[in-house]
Amino acid sequence: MAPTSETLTAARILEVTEEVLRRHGPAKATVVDVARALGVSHGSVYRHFRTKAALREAVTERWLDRTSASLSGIAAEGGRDPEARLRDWFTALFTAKRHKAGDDPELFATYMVLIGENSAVVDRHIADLTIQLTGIVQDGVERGVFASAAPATTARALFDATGRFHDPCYARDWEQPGIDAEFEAVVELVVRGLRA
Amino acid sequence: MAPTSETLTAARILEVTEEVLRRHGPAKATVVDVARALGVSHGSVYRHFRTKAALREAVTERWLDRTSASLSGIAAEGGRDPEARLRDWFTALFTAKRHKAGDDPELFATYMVLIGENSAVVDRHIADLTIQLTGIVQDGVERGVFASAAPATTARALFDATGRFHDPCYARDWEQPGIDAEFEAVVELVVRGLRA
DNA sequence: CGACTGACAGATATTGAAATCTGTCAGTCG
DNA sequence: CGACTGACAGATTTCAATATCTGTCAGTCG
Repeated sequence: MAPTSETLTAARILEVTEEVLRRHGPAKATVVDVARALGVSHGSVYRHFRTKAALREAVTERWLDRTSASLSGIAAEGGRDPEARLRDWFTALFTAKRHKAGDDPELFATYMVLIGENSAVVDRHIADLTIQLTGIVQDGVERGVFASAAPATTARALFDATGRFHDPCYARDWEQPGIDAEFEAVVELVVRGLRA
Repeated sequence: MAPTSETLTAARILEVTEEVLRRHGPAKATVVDVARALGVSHGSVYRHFRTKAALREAVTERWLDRTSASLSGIAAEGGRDPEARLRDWFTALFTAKRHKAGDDPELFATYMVLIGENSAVVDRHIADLTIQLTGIVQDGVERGVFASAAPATTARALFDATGRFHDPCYARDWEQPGIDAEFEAVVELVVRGLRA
């Protein structure tokens, strides 16, 4: 509760804003709330973030980047079988998104606000993930286990085809019983489609 | 404008309700509007449909069934190559949905209201389409051109994997320039995954 | 008798006035 | 000087009063 009396930094604002968003949700959280939690006036917050939208984006970007970072480990395991890595990557993506939606509903709602605003942060996140996928596909092509004339296009198709298991607009379905079987069926289908 | 003075039937109510929904949209259209357009009291409408939701569902069901019916022609062309039929079916589905969203925005919005209500009409529509797909897959398996241990599961996976091109939650993207290339890439991927 | 009406109760939507919030900036303070 | 404050204008949200709508049903009419 008692705010540290250190100098105000962008990092500290992000930290506190994330907590405020988690508590109040994107609909109720105000810049004044954030300032109060920091023990400063709201004018000080505007010194570090030009608008409320920019603050919301920065918090969500950090939150999304934590997912990207954890997946990049799998994508970069150069030694392992590309097909196994691809399956693990999709499984990890699905698991991560499902947890974000289930365990952190307010930040997930904030993420959906960004989608509604067509924020560049969302595009960047998708681009990040697609680049990771492209790496795995390319690796598979080089080893002769995958067939793809244009790995970036193929990666995008893989991402699109699995949207049901990572796109926020399907979040409601991720708790449904049959969803894991559906996931397996789609992954099986696209992996088969990728094999050389 | 001048309402026919025939007896009031469910069919006539549906006809007029569709027109009222098209004009006012699901947010503004009221049962009173429908009754006025029919030249009767709103009590008479309730004689044929128990609730406003039931009326909305019936109109949307008719509207969705027109799509299903046009696709079932392709699914049932027993003579043709299953792969070509599958590609044509997906193309026709994408085209139909895109036109519904673009040319009939108010009825499309009504459809999205039903989705929000978890209406059985939507489930039935998806089940209809999946059954058509299952038929094509099964046909391909029998001819030895497709590989599938469980055609119904595979059909569902095909439907899920192509969601970006028929699920209403993506309607905004259907006017974007790159969408046709994305569609081709996904269809290519899943068709390859289906081949024997 | 059976299709239809219209008044009605409770639920929902609309409206406009008051409260709060966003973003700015002149001024304070160390 | 530069980080911070707090009063301010305009935009947005809230809230309560008001109007409209949904769904029912006793009663009318052919």
